[in-house]
Amino acid sequence: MTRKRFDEMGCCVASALNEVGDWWSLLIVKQAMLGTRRYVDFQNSLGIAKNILCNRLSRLVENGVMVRVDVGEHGKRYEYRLTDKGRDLFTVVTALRQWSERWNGAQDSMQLVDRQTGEPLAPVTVQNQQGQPLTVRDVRFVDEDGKPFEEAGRPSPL
Amino acid sequence: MTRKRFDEMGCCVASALNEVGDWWSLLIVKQAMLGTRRYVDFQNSLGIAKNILCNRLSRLVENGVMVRVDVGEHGKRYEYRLTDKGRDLFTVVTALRQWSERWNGAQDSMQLVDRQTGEPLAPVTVQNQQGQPLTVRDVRFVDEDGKPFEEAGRPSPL
DNA sequence: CTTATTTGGTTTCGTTTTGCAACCATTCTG
DNA sequence: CAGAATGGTTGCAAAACGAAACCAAATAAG
Repeated sequence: MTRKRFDEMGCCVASALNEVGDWWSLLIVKQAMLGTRRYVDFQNSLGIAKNILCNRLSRLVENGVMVRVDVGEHGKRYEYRLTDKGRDLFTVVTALRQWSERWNGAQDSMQLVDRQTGEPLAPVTVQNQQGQPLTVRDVRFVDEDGKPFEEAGRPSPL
Repeated sequence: MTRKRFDEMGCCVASALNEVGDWWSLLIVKQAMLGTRRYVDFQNSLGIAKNILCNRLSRLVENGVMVRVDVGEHGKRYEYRLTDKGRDLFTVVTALRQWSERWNGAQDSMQLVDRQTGEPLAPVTVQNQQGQPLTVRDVRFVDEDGKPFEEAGRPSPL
């Protein structure tokens, strides 16, 4: 009775969640985006148990989201840094942050601004090739053949 | 020894994860975006245990992400539908899907296209007010006062 | 140089969560 | 009416989690 395997569901959302879908991983990534690199700093800023932190950092490294780099003279002093793959989660984290701000109110003492202009960011949206924003009702799920996807004979009205 | 409370961390990413951050919730939302509405259909399409599904649906309803609506003649036949708040997670789910496709390869039999044109979607990006894409290096985290945020005296070089 | 502290872990143990299967009460279907 | 489907709940075993203790190497303090 292991935990359900998400990587074998043939759904890329599921396999993404398999890598960063537990309670802590995305928070660690978010913290890393704030500049945190050291084991102890993650522990203090997140208030996570040490064994869990170890486990999560290992898994993030395994999955290529972070790297562990030696920074001590004779080893035994490390930093955990985001890889390109990890930095690419910026979109996900930002979308999640904005969603929470929109629906739960901004309980956050922190804000994200454009480094150049100092202006707040635009809301993250899904767009078509022309740059027009799309909602979930504006899209269709299709097979690789282009045939519309039918979930259990349901015409997906939402 | 309850699970760590994410809603009291003063971070909106944390409180978002508190609502939809466990292994199953986002997958249920994603499935709902495909058109699934019924308890049994969620169960069959996701292969989730019934008690877990019950628990997750209840929590999603509690948090205003989904609603349970009566569709039977005399009750006892329900549908779970996304609310506006739930549909607004489309950005997050799509960003996650695209991230997984980019870095793990498309192991998915399904594709998202613009309902109007049939074209695939543009990659979800974080943008500034002018619509220019921003990476995590192009932004700054600031206090409500506008002062740059310093994590444990670290100048956030990434 | 010697001691204390920091860092990055691992181990132990009790609690919580998860997954599976069995069970149950309505409600549709044949 | 009989049988299946729907939407649950309960009980149990396995796994994951959280807190604290413990540990070894590296660094900092005196």
